[in-house]
Amino acid sequence: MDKELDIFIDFLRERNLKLTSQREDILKVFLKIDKHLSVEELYDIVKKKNPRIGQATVFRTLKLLREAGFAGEVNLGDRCIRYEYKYGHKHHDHLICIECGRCIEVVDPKIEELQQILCKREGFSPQKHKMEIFGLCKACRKGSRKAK
Amino acid sequence: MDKELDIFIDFLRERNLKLTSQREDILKVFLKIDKHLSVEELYDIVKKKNPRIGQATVFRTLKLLREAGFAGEVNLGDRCIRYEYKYGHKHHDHLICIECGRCIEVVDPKIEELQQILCKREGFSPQKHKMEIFGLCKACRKGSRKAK
DNA sequence: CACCTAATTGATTTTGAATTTCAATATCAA
DNA sequence: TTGATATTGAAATTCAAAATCAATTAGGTG
Repeated sequence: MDKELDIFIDFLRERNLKLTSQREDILKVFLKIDKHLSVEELYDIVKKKNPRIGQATVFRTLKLLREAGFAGEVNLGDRCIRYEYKYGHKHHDHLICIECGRCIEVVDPKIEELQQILCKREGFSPQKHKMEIFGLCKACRKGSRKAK
Repeated sequence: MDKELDIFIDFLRERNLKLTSQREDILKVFLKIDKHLSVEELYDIVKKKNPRIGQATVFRTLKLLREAGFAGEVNLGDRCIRYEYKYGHKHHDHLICIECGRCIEVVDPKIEELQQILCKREGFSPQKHKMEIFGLCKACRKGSRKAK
């Protein structure tokens, strides 16, 4: 979407950064894919669109996208940092299947509210939070029952 | 404590693993320290007690302690895996100060309950979860106010 | 106790993601 | 167009995590 691109351009200008074709390409791919991607996975996809882009640029641009509020870090239990598209998406938490890796996005307003209260009680000023529940998804529960 | 050691010995025997002085030393230090330690930090401490122990052994033993239910992984936002002592400790979540790194352990039974309900709604069978709230602790809030 | 086998150790190496370096290149305001 | 400055990408570096392997050790068995 051009709206996102405009926002990104504004963000860059505010910081005296430049819009390059690489940054534009990476942003577009990142927006379109809308999955939890590692730097390398995103790099592999971006490469198809523009083979001259280097890994370092993807890495650095992803960092920019994070700072611009487009990308958020996710930890899916594998040993690498993953990024998800954030802008325009509401905050959500993750249910992660330890069997098949599937990731269900959820929100519970009551939990969010209780978190605020919890923080207030501790004199803590929250900025962001992560909640990840690991377990078996519906499909894998059935699968493992069969295995027994 | 000897109770923990006994449990560890049982765990080892069940798996046809052997109790070694290294494993015993590492367990004891880990139990005593009771902080969120990285492999390397634990190694540095263990080395003082027994300088002949190698990093690899600490790494491997920590993995065992995790499997035995003594240690749990924690992610404090720095880029390494930390372990905390779990056995006999109740489950808890973390408020992590992004300014001073302090880590407050908290539990909210209502949140825990809502998590269960949330999972049930999704047909998800939870095994463990992590909730981490990042922000400013009481002390750092005051500090940053002064800074302005 | 001595033997024997399988597990363990630790120095070292390897891996792999995250990050930095730096000379060449591109952007964009004037 | 120009020039100061930001950016790029190949390559190098960093660093924790994990694997390798010959030497050592635990602990069951006779």
